[in-house]
Amino acid sequence: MESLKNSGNGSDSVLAALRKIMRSIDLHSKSLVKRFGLTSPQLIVLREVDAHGQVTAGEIAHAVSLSQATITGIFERLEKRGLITRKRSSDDRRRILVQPTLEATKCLAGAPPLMQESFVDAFEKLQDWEKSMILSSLQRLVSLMDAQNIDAAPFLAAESLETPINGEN
Amino acid sequence: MESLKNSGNGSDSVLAALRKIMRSIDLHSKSLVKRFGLTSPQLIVLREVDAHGQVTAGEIAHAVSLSQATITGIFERLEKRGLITRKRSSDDRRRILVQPTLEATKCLAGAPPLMQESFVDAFEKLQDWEKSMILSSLQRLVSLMDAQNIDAAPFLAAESLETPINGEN
DNA sequence: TGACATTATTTTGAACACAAACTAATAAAT
DNA sequence: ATTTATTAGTTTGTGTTCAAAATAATGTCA
Repeated sequence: MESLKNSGNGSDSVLAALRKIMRSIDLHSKSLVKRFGLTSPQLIVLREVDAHGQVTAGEIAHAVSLSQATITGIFERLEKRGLITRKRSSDDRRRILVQPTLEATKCLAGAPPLMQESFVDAFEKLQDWEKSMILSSLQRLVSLMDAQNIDAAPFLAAESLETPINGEN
Repeated sequence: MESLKNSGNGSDSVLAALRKIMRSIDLHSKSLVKRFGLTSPQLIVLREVDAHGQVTAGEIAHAVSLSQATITGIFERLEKRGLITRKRSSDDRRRILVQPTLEATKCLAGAPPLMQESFVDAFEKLQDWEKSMILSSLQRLVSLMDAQNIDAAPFLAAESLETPINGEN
């Protein structure tokens, strides 16, 4: 009965739920680093590096939806742990090419999942319709939010006939 | 067609979507602090303080699903900006009572929404069924994740008869 | 060639978020 | 009454994340 507290269906409820979810994910990440030595973002980045073999920070940043500055920090820690090597590209000396070490491959082989195993299990056991409902809900949110970041572009042109876009934003 | 990339429906896709969503929310928070002076977490906490009038750090931590240490940091910044005051409780001198200042009420009155206005608008305009689908999907995820955080406790008591808990863990 | 712009990465500074260790005060137990 | 445990809050250390400024290399245009 408590779930009707805040006018129930608003975007505030969405935010509250999302914050709980992300907290849970963050807690798992922090437990990973103890049991396994790497946090989730580190693991995500390392996976991506391993999948591509030889990449630049910018490519990784784009692939995992993080800023370049963030990638730099993660690279630093991965390098310190001997999981990647960095060297300047010779044909464009602005670029830094990153490569996974042998350690990295070994490490990834025994890597735990990025979310609590019990969650993964539980999620996989859901009915197909529920899994797709959840996933499509999330992707709906992604598209609703992406809209503003990209925002300027396509739709607004059409809608602007009705809603004249007040500079602002 | 690209959406089938990663074995498609797994919890990895869920995580990827969630990370994009939270990034978007974080970016908004960072833009808030420039236009308005407070970040989302600060605003969330301040709202909660204002709603309760006189509260302790622990109560707020529980109400907004953050650790006490995090609340301490946020209180510090809110205090520095003159939005709350802290003083020891006289009947239990461990407690620190927090109160919103007059500034705070003024501030909250003109506070922007916690998510991009364009998102809020777009979300409110969705069909009712879609809003509830999204919200209930999120709450489903919350409950699936909560399960593990809670679960540890009750079992151990029973199991400890068989497994004498080796310090470790 | 020299001035300017663009691109790739790093550095800096701020905030958030946690656990673990710590301080201080209260409560319980011997 | 003294020890011990619990509770409330802070401090410390690590990691994530971003924007903005700083480096550095490449490209462009005059």
